[in-house]
Amino acid sequence: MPNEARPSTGEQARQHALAQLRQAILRGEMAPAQRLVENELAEQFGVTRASVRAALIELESEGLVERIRNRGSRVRVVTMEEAVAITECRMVLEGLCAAKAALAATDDQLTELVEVGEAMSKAVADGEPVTYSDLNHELHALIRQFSGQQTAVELLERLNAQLVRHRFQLALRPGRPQKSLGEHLAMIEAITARDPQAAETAVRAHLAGVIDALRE
Amino acid sequence: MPNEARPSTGEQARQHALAQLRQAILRGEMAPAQRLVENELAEQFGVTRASVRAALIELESEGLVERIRNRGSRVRVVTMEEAVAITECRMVLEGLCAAKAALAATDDQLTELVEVGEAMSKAVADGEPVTYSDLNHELHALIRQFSGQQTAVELLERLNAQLVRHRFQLALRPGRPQKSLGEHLAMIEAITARDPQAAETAVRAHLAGVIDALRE
DNA sequence: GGGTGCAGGATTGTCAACAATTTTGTTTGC
DNA sequence: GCAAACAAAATTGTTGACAATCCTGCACCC
Repeated sequence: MPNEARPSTGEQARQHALAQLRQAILRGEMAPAQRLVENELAEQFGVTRASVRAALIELESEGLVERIRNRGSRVRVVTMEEAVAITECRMVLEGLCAAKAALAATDDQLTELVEVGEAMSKAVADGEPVTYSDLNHELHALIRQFSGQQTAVELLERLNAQLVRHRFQLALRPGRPQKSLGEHLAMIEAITARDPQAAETAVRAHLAGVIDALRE
Repeated sequence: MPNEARPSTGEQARQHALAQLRQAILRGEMAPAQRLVENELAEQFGVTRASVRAALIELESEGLVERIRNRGSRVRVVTMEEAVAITECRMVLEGLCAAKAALAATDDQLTELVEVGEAMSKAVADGEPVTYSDLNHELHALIRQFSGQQTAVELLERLNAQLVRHRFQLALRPGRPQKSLGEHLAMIEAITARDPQAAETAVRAHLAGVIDALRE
């Protein structure tokens, strides 16, 4: 029970609580719609309620928790419709990033993309969906990073955080990696060809496919 | 000096402070890069420091203020490059909204768009840039609203809040209304034609124009 | 003369106690 | 047996004080 890992030293209490709570939610250790009582969290993390409070306010505006006046906080449940709406936003924003990455990436960075693509092909051939899922995230993260579009990157990271639960569900579906591999390779090819138009189209096609899969 | 307008009654202190501070920043009453000392704000708004603190944390994640550990808060200055990046994100997100609005809007709502378009034409003809600017915001807000894309709406409102200063600058530039009027009318026409593809293209063309204007 | 170390002041970060609000369980009346 | 009112418990919102941290200016030493 004493999970107060490191009340440690100079580590600012609020940041500590924030990081702990965010990780716990992202790892799915908090059941969906679970009540988050400030006192309990404070004791659990070894910080005071004020720090927990500050962390909750921050997580609220990240869309990870829901706070109702005088009623408390709970982890936000993302419905299927919301997941679709979020992915639609991802679609256009990642499209933008891909188009910019096609123009702005260095040759070394393009090589990196190709390597990830090869690793993805291998993961599918070997039937390793978990490895493939990790590479999937890595690929999207690299494209974001190479775009140099800081605003879009921040928005996308916020959106992605809200999707953890749905994403896990999707990654382990049989046949899904085979389908998305081609889309991913098309994205990589368009970017390495330095064709922003094609890159945006490829990314949007891919995420349109994800939306279809989400809807089942 | 006693600006403590309404310490009023049940109005929760934090929300009060938050609303006051946000308005003050959006109205430009706070100089760019001005230091925001928690004690001063608390006294000015008639609330306690804790409430101001909570409000500042929230405004930070909205991108309106900047907070540095143990160093305090200041209103965030949006550079020209950032304004361009933000507008690029607006471009793709509003494109998405326009496409969805073209499909989802009711006939009454389409009529509303046409009326705003006529008012804009009149404002330009009469040489009233302020009226035109207001109608401009109204048009964009209506399109967002009609899309039914809640996630995109929230992201866009957050982004727009960061641009207040730059927007004012842009609206009063001579010749600007004449140029953007055509783009706006094209957006309205595409949406009323219920053509999502054309609507997205028109919105993106318009905001690409805004980006060019931002760069001067 | 310039850089370094050291108080002094100011500001943020943290804490524990208090007040206000909501929810829940119980009781009472019909 | 059911509904409404009431009371008690739990939880959040707020307050003021205290501790930690950082910048400023100045003296001091190299």
